Amino acid sequence: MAWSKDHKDQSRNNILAAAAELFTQRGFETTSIDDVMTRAGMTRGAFYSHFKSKSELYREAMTFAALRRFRRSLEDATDLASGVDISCMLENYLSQAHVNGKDGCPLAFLVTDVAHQDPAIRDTYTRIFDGLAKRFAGATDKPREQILQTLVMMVGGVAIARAINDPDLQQELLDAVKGGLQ
Amino acid sequence: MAWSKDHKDQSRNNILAAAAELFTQRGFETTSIDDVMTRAGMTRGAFYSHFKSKSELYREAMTFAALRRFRRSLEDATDLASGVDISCMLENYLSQAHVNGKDGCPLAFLVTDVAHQDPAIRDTYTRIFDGLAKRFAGATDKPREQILQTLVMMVGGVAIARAINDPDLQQELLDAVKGGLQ
DNA sequence: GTCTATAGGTGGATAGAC
DNA sequence: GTCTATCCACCTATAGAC
Repeated sequence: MAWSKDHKDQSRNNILAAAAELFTQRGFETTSIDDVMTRAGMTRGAFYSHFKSKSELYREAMTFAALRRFRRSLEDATDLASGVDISCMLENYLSQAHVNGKDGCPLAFLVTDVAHQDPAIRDTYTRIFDGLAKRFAGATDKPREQILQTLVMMVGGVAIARAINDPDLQQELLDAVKGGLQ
Repeated sequence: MAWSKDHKDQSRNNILAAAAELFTQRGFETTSIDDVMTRAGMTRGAFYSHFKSKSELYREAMTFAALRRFRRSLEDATDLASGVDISCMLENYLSQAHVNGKDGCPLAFLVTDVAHQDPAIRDTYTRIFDGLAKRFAGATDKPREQILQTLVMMVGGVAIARAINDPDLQQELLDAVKGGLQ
C-alpha cells in the first residue's frame, strides 16, 4: 500500500531527526531509546519495527546528521553568481551558533563518544570523515596532507570549544582556529 | 594514626589510577564505580569514604591523568645537556602508542565525553586546557594564538585518530598533524 | 505499525556489621 | 575503612493485543 509505505517512511524520518539531535547533544549512553521515541511522537515499542538495535540507530543518525549538515552548509555558502564560498563555510562551522546549537556536526560533537563504541559505529565515523576529505580534495587543488590538517583544526576546534565552560576562552579558541585557516 | 593515614592515601591513589585508566578508555557512562573499585582491589561499598560522587571521582581522575602524563612527557623529552626537546614531545603525543595505549591524555580521550557532563566537570577540563596553554606560553616565545592552534591540532588529531577504525588512515592523519607542526 | 506490559539486567548511592 | 546487603531508578529488548 502506498499510504502505509509513506507513513512508515515518515515515522522513520522523525525517529532519525530526533535521534540525530539527542545523540549529538548528549552522546550514546545518556540518550535512551525512550527519549528518542518520545521526541519523535511514539512509544518505545514501535522502535524495533524500524531499527534492529540502538547501535544501528546511532549509525544511521550520524549519517543523517552529517548529510543534512553538509547539504545545508553548501546551500548557505553557495551564490548563483560566485559559486561556493569556502570562507563562508569556515565562518559557519566555527561559529558559536554551531558550537552551542542543536544540529551539530557529528564528527566534532561525537568524536570521543564514537571512540568508545563498537567497530561498526567507528566504521561509520571513518566513512563520513574519509568521504568529507575526498570531497574537499575534489573541490580544491590543495594537497591531501593540508586537507587533513584543515579537517583536524575544524573538527578539533569545535569539539574542544564544546568541552570548555568559559565563553571567552571558547571564543578565543574559535578565533584562533579561524586565524590559522585563512 | 600514621599507619591508617598512609593506608587511606594508598587506597585513594589506587582508586584514582584505576579510574583514570577506565574513564579515558571507556568514558563516564560506560565505566561503573564497581568496575573502578574492582580494578583497585576493593568493593563498591568502600568508595564513598573516599569520594562523594561519581562526578567528583571523574574530575579528580582527569586531573590525576593530566598531571601524570605531563610529568612523564617532560621526563622523556628532557636531556640534561640540551634541556626540553619540543619535537620529542610532539612525536610522543602523536604516536600510535599514545593513541592506542592505556594512559592517554584526557584532553583528547575525553573531549566530547566532557562536553556531555555537568558544569563542574567542564570547569575541570577548562582549567587543565588553560593551564597547559599557559605553560606552553611560558616555555616559548610564540604568540598565544599560535599556541592555541597547536593545542587544537594535537588534541584534535589524537581524538579523531582514536575514533577512526582504519589503521592506515589513522597513521596518515597523525603524520599530517606532525607535518603541520614542524 | 503502534501500543501496553514485562522480562531481565545494571548502576548510583546508602545502611549497618565488623 | 572496608565489607555485605539492599533500595530504587533506569535501560534494552521482546511478547502479545489491536
